[in-house]
Amino acid sequence: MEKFKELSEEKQLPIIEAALKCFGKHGYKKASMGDIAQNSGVSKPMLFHYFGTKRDLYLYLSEYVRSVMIVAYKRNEINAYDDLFERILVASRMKMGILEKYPYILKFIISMFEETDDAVTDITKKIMPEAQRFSYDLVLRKEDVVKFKESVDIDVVMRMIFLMAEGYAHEMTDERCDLGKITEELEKTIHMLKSNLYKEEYL
Amino acid sequence: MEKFKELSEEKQLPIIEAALKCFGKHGYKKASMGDIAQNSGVSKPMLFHYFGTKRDLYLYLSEYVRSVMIVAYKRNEINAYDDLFERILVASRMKMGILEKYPYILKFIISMFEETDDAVTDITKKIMPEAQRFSYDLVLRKEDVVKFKESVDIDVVMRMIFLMAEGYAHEMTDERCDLGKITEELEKTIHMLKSNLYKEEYL
DNA sequence: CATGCCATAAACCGATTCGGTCAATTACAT
DNA sequence: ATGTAATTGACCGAATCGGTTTATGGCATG
Repeated sequence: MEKFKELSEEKQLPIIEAALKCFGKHGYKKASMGDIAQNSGVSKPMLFHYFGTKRDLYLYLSEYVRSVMIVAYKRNEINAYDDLFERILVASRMKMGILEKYPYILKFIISMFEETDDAVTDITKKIMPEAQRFSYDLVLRKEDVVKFKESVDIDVVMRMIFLMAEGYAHEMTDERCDLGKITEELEKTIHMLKSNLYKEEYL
Repeated sequence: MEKFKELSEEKQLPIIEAALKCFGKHGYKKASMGDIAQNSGVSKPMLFHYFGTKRDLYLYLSEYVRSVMIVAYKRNEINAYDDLFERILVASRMKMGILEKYPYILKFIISMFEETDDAVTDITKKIMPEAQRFSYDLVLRKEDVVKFKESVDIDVVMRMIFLMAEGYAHEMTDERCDLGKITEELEKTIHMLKSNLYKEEYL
């Protein structure tokens, strides 16, 4: 791995992206080092030169995405916002920012949850708790509850928001998606929900 | 294929399900006939005895899911309902019914959209237009528009509903999901949206 | 220009897996 | 007992796998 870390970022990124893409798409076993090499523009021997084994590359990736997530969370301080919908917006924007740089990171993270290959279960199990936060980062608080209209079933709303987040997440794993358009849509949607479900005095 | 069609349904279904699962999960190229055989409880030579080649099996599956969809649509007459949310509910219930019998059919259909292997592009291209309907079946009509509150941006609502449908669809591709629970949730959600976004006189 | 060094990749390795076949066995109807 | 169809273990050559060997070319140093 040391050999790889000495590379410039513009040399590292294509390799990381290709690896995230292949592992994310096919899972550990069916992703091949040859595919990753070809997609990243380096030769297969170079991949092994940098990472040693396939497993070591997977391990490196898992630690890499972990650190990316941790850095993003530290910078955004999502918990500092005291309104539910604001937290949702900040978290969403944060994810968009990450996806602009690493389009395949989400697909890779999701694939780690579904990974069953014995050769890497120790790796996936270790980062799962932290990866969870990448999806569930906006717990409902007491002070949010009172803001909703009495007639609104808040559990249903939360579930709906979570589902939409998953829907967006799934769309964002598509390489052809327009992140700017998705961001704009999402902001409109959140605003619409807030203005229709909150009591008037909290708008 | 004739050999396979002579089998009883209880002998056919495990094979169809295993094939839908494998192709849906791994795509055409990385799905192997050995895996499919093992998952379906028959031997590999039997698979080739029934279907001839891997491609023929894939072709058979594509036609099979097509006919399943067509039959379901004919029976449900979704377009006969004149309220948007009613159409959504009927379409959702229809999908649930199909998924109870074919848990992997949705994942397979989605995978056909993402299929890139040259060996089967002719097959996927052919059924794509019809498969589209499986997702987009509830166009907004003029008579729906007037029912919403003036303040509601209907495009945003439609987009939200579609996203949620995708979120549910993604959840339903998970073999561990509880279809009954999802159905119940979905009905609650639709009801909540309707009662908060429609004008009072249309409730 | 000679030399040593290091990044790079073509070609290759044995092992495994692939799609597909065949010979032999089983189950069963007559 | 016998013929027939269903079924499969064992096998095929080809492809692909993770990983390595070896040869190449650039490049700094003298």
